Amino acid sequence: MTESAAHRQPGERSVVVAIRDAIVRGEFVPNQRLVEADLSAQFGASRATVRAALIELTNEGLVERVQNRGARVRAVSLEEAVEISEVRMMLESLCAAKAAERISDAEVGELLELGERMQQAVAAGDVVGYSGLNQHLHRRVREISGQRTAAQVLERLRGQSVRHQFRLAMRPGRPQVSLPEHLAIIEAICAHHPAEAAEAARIHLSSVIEALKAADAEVSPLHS
Amino acid sequence: MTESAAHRQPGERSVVVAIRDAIVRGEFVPNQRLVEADLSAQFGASRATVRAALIELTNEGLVERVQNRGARVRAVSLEEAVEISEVRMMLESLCAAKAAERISDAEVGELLELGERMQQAVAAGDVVGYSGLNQHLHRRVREISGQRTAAQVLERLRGQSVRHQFRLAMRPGRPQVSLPEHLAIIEAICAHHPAEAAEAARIHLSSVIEALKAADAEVSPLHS
DNA sequence: CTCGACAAAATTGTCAACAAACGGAGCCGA
DNA sequence: TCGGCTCCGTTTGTTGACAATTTTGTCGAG
Repeated sequence: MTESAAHRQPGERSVVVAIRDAIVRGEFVPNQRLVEADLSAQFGASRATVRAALIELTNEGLVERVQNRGARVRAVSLEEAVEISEVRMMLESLCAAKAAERISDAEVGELLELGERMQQAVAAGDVVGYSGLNQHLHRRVREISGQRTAAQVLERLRGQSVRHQFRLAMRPGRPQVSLPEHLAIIEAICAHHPAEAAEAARIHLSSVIEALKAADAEVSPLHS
Repeated sequence: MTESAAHRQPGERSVVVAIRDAIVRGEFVPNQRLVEADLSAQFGASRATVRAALIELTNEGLVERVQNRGARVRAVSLEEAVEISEVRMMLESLCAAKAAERISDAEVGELLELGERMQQAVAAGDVVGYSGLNQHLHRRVREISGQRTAAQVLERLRGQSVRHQFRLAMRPGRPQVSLPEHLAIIEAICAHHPAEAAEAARIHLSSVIEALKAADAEVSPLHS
């Protein structure tokens, strides 16, 4: 019954981002029921607006809706998280290659500085800061690639797997593993080497997939 | 003013498929305005239902919606069609590889028979029949791969580029080019060779991209 | 004749209320 | 005690009407 954010001017479209944020930030946990009337009260919007938002979020893969039974926060299984990472592996390698072809000198400087900051964050043990830079890097690479279709798909998938991503970032030693992979991607892109950039992205996502499986095995050592 | 399909009991979800079919079948042409009240009358559903359908189709990339300005059929440019094909190149190669790993003996027979039928269709000059078998093959490969995330993304992208796909299939000589590429994919998958299957899919989609550009260059030789 | 402002029409966004469907509690009978 | 049934509360699906916004059409001034 947290009435924390109940005083806003809903307007229209902000309800979507509000609910999406609540899900991504973990305020709404997986499998939690999303009753239209409740959300309507929480966000001060009409039920029709909430309904429209839920439909939109359903197509984004964040909520699940079944006929006459309401909506709930979709829980992505480990298997799905791996699938998502496999798709990301293909598309991020595509974007990395394209980015290596199209990157400008100014953007080269930007990416190199980003790499510096990531190194500093890891050295300082700033896990959440590194996680943020991580996302920033991936997003920037997508933008530089100019492949808007791939970027759109990747953005959608990121929303779905953010919970697993977060759990991964919290694993001790994980930053030390992923940092050199990220630096390799940056280096290849900045050097205008598409093939190497794609390969670096592939390696990175392969590492993510392995870490996902390992993290799950640790949480549930014997799943029966 | 075609009141062709006005006698139905849509009720709820069928409105989405009705509008989607109308768009992909070409009944609604690109950039055509989609007024909620009109659709409401055409399909015998309430405006709220139509509205929900439009929101859903927006996330599928079939319609474009802007604040207080209504919805219209999204027109995918050549550039976007190429982008979509690039994404498909990555994801279909992933699915092809996975399918090569997981395919069962029964499915091997199914795919081989599909290949036979495609050869017959091309030999008989049955363009539309070949086009249908074409889509069937791609869909079946996605299903066999078991990669539901990639399959979902591919299905969405197919809806967006169906118009360009169709234009391509109509180009004289195109079936003769794509047939061996499809047969190569089938062969590699049935032989349980993931790497070769992925490569065959890549080659095929590269060919599609080239054909797209060529078709556009022919339609608008000098675009100014 | 063109440009700007104003008014009217059309269209979307929002809201509240009604009807239908699902889930569960409680009851009845075996 | 257990199985099935009915009734009731809750939640969604749908409808209609109202408000806000954009677009279009018109008129007058320069």
